Amino acid sequence: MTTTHARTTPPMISTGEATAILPTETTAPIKVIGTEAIRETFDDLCIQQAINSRTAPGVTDVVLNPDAHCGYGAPVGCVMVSPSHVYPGPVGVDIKCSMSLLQLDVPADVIEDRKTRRALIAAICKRTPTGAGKGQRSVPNGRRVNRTLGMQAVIEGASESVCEQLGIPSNWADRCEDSFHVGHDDTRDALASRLDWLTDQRHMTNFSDKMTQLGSYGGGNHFGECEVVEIGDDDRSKSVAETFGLRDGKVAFLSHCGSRGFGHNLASGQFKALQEKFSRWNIPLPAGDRQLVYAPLGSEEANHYLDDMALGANFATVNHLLINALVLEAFQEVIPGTTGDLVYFISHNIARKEIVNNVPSWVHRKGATRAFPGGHHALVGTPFAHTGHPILLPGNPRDGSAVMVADEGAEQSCFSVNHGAGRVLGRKQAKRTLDQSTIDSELEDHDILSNCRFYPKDEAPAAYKDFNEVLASVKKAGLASEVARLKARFVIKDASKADD
DNA sequence: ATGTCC
Repeated sequence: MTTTHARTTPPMISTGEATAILPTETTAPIKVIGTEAIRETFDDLCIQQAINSRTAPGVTDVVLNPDAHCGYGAPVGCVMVSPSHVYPGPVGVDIKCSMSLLQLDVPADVIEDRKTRRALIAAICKRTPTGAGKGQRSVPNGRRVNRTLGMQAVIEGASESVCEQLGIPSNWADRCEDSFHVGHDDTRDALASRLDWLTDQRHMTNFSDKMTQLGSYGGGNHFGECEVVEIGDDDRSKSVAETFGLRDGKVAFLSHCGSRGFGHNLASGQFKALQEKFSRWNIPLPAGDRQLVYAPLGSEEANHYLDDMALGANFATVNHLLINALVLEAFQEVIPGTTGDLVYFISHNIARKEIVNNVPSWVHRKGATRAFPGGHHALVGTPFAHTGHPILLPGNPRDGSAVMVADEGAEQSCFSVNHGAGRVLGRKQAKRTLDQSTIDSELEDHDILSNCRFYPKDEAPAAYKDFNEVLASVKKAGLASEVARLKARFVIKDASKADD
């Protein structure tokens, strides 16, 4: 269901970060994707952030997705389009936070045994650590990611050389939304010189060491999850699933992570630098919100941001592919002879250069997933030219996650859908109100194992919106169709703060 | 999201 949101009597809000009085007439409506039940989940600050984003300089389109909630400047769960400006805040602190899905040839009954699943959890955790500050442990072929290889990875992304050195199958690069990112001038040289400068500037902050965190999950909402694939009964789902490489009734592995401390350092450095310049040069902040600082394309500031975003994006890309290679290796250790292939790797925190309404623009997806349907010009030459690419949407362990494919209607949302269920309880609120034993026994009832002794309360299914209602919003709006559901069998998350 | 303020 789509509606347009155009407030005539906007609220005044104070967030501590921003105080904004909105103009009484917004310049153009914000497209809102959501059923009535979903629209009730948007709180005032979330709507306010969407309006702030819409009225910010150079912005031509804003879409609010059903999973939207408060973010940094712009809501998490929105799309913001500009042909003339880049906005670091609405890309976010975790540059190129993404989803990836690895399809294995293991039938579901092979992992029915809890001991096998426990062994898989141990084998995966041994290779791909979770938690803040935790770096990579080991890589295939016994090679470690040293600083030199880390630098090559963030400059080149998933190049043939980087993949070869890390034991990443070379054909996986074809299964990426973008397997590498280049600098503001479309060259790698720009990234190399920017990295030199950053390394020199930030040598006191262990900046270079963060590159060795390739192959790790981190914390928060990041996770690895073992799934059983359930392909939809209809002919289209079966046919699209075949193109995607999905295998009904077999095991798959879904991962959610981003650019770790490396991307965080780049993003927060940009926020700080731009906020200082706005202040020094007395430039008005969009809606008075310093989280919405921007840089006009062509400026030195925009060039630096685009270079930093590309470096962070390359980290996230190699990070995901390495994790998938390590997970495959773990499966092979526990279940000898296992084979697997990447289904897709797709981001939900990135700005991409795309054509919107015939205008080349930067499409900022902040907690939003690209959704190009079959026949889209940008998919020509990819395995998904005729079907549209896989859309990977994490839901929750109880209700499952989803693989979708875009429909023609996706054009109305700037070729974007949601990025998951979306938070409905804040972390503090979830920790205060949810009951630990209820969360753990619910997972136990579904026979879902975890590396956590106690599942983090602020990550419990109840802390998120109703995933089926979120998906219904996307389907009813004609944006995308469900191809398969992924049912969790075990979850790997950062357990270090679970008992807060 | 993040060695959760270098």
